[in-house]
Amino acid sequence: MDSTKEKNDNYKDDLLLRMGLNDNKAGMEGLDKEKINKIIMEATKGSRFYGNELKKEKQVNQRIENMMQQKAQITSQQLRKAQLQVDRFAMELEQSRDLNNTIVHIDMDAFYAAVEMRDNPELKDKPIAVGSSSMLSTSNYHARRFGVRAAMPGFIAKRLCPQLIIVPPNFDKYRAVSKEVKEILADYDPNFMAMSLDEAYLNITKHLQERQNWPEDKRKYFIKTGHSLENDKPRKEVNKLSEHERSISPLLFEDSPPDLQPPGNTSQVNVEEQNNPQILQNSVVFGTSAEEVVKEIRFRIEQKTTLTASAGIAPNTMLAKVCSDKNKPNGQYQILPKRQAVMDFIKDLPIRKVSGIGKVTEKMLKALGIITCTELYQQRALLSLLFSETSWHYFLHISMGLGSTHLTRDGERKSMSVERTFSEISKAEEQYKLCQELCSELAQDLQKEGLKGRTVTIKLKNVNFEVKTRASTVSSVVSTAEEIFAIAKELLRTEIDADFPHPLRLRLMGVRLSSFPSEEDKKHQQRSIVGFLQAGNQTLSATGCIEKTDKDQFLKPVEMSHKKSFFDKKRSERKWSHQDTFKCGTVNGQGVQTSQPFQVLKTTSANLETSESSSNNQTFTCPVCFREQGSISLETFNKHVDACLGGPSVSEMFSCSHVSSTEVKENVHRSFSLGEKQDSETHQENTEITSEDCVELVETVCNPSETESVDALSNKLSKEEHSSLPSTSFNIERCHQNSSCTVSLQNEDSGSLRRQETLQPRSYEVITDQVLICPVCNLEQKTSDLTLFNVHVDICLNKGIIQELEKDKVNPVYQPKESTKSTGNSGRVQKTITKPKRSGSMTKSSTAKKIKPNNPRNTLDIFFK
DNA sequence: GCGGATCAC
DNA sequence: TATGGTGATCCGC
Repeated sequence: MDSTKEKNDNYKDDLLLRMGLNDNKAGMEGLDKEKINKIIMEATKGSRFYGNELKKEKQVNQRIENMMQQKAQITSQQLRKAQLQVDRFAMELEQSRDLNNTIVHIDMDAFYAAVEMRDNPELKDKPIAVGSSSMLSTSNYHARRFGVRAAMPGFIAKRLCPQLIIVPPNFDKYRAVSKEVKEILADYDPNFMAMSLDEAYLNITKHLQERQNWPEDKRKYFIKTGHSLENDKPRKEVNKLSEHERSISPLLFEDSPPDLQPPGNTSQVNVEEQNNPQILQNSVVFGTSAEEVVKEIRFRIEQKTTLTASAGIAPNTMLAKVCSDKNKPNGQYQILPKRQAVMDFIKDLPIRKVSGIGKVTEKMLKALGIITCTELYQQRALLSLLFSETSWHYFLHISMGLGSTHLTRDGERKSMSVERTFSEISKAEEQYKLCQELCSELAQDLQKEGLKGRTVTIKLKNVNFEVKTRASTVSSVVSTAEEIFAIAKELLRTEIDADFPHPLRLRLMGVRLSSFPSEEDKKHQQRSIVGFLQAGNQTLSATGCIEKTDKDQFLKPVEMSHKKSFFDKKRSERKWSHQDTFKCGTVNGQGVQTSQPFQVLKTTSANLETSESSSNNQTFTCPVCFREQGSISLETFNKHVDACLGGPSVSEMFSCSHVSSTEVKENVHRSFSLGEKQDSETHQENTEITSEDCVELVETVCNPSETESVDALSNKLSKEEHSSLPSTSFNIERCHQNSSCTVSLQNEDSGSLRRQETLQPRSYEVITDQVLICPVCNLEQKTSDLTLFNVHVDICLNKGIIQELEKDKVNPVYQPKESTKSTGNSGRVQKTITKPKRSGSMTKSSTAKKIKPNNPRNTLDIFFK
């Protein structure tokens, strides 16, 4: 369907931001923009929703104000320097511009509404929308004349257009139609990328090559007559196809402006390639150009589904997406794969049209005088000083008409969530019950995909539309409703307690699970299990650890090849930082990834700088039977473990535990700080500069000496990047079962940071005759599920720690019940314990001191390959 | 790792 | 009467 984005704008932006970009030409039947806004405003003013919108708007305005202040402090010298750096980068980008791919973006027109109209002729001439009285998914073009858009609540739509028919959504049907469309798309690119039920990207480069040699027969399609095999209902419209191919699909867009699809001229470009499909008596032959291919695709979609699609053809995804919007509905547009064609297209393109530039970004950039891509390019130096590296790189790409030139397969899922809106719920019991239901739903969904994760997040929205999320990460993966609820419940409890005696007045609750083990993690785990069972001989290096003589050092990200995109780098860095934390578990003697528990003990104790007793006669707890082995030699202990291997209750051994260093910072984005002193330049005035100044600077050319300073700058930058990944070493001084564990975090930058925490080994499992007793609260646990039990202990422990912290005590959290056998497997360190935030109320809003750089969202991935 | 924001669909 | 659900990413802590 048409981009929700645009529809959102016309509704909300006009309402709140007065952008004045609504190009809605009022038809005789529809409403003009003023009337639409008036009605919307009347319906919305005074509502809690509107109040929250105003609040958010204020926050955005504050961000803009901060940004403008920061801009005012920029010296022309700084700007010049930035200009050099940015232009250097721009030059590299220009050199790597790739026009060799043909990317197509297919977008079904008003998809849900179109399906409903197709299947119910009664709706054909009427304004309709799909959704409910609270929210619309899409509307047909007829309804749009009245200002009825997607993401608009139905009750407001009804005020705009009282005749509006709101059809409840029928997703199964949409999925079925979507499948039909996708079958067609697969013929042109088996690896096409579906973005939703109604949108997809294709890379038809290969198809085009092959197609050049195709005989006419292979490009020939017979036109369906009214009595189709696939559709029961006769469609006289289809017959028109034989009269003129381009007049197809009046069904949906009987009301679309006639000039949108001038017969015989769907495309404004590459006229030289135009050879209209030859229309034979009952068939049509398509040519071999990209444009013809896309016509063929759209023709086949319409023949098969009686629905129309719009399409964009361009050398990259970003442009293709914009193109598909250009001749909507039921049209297509191509940007020829020539640099000049791209630049001409980009020139006056409003940045808001680009996927990833949303309402807020648009407003921030507008404050800098940037509306079109040309202006975005002209201000590139300024942007590099005001925004994060991620952001200004993204902006630069857009302003140069660059984007992803190939489609990547969907990566692994990162989270799964369930959330629900309801009429106010204020009673705690009801809230817990709801939470439990959500957890059950989530668990079911998780099970379908066989997912387990370590982070549970709850989301709460109060009746004033203020949203907050609270998360907790546990040491081993969870997946069942009970496990998730055990964690979610505590998060919810904290929030309820925080507002006591006032109830939480909720209108939405959600539960999300994330931190799924990556494929790599799973492999490690696999290996560990195999190694464990086979008593293999893997070394620590298998997990990526380098053994050093003095202290354990972690691998840093290797130098990334220049060819890798910025985002590849970021991804790699993230992976690495993840591995860092992952490795901590190993180094800390948890040994879950390594082959043999006894070997791990040996290795770690050798690496540890144990200040006290030698490792020869320590008290060990067998990781298999969990029994304390008293003060014996390592050799004896290992023999015991050998003997025990094959016994039960080892499953818990394989879960991943880790200690994360809060000291590890990931991203250094800014190329250099604004306050930084500039060295090389001489006698530069420090005057405030304006946008106009920037424009003038655009054309400055690097002289050799300046280039040198840029080099120095980039060197510095790369150093900064490295220092942003400090090697943090963990030095465990003492780590016995059943006792407190002193972890010393040493950071090269910050010197030595010492933290004393009471960490409990995991796999608590206090078993007395099949009854599990929590070592923290000492209460018998009803469950016999070990994971669930451990979740309970995690939570119990967390609570205990929090309470202790609040009381400012340093004592260990719990003393194990004397009667119970000791717990613990080989002193595994539990999760990092963090104190949950307790914000007083939801109305709290943090005032950003620094400019919050814009964050271009997830489509960056698509954008940059 | 957490929480707030932004964005897409 | 009344303004959604899911997933992802970024940024500053």
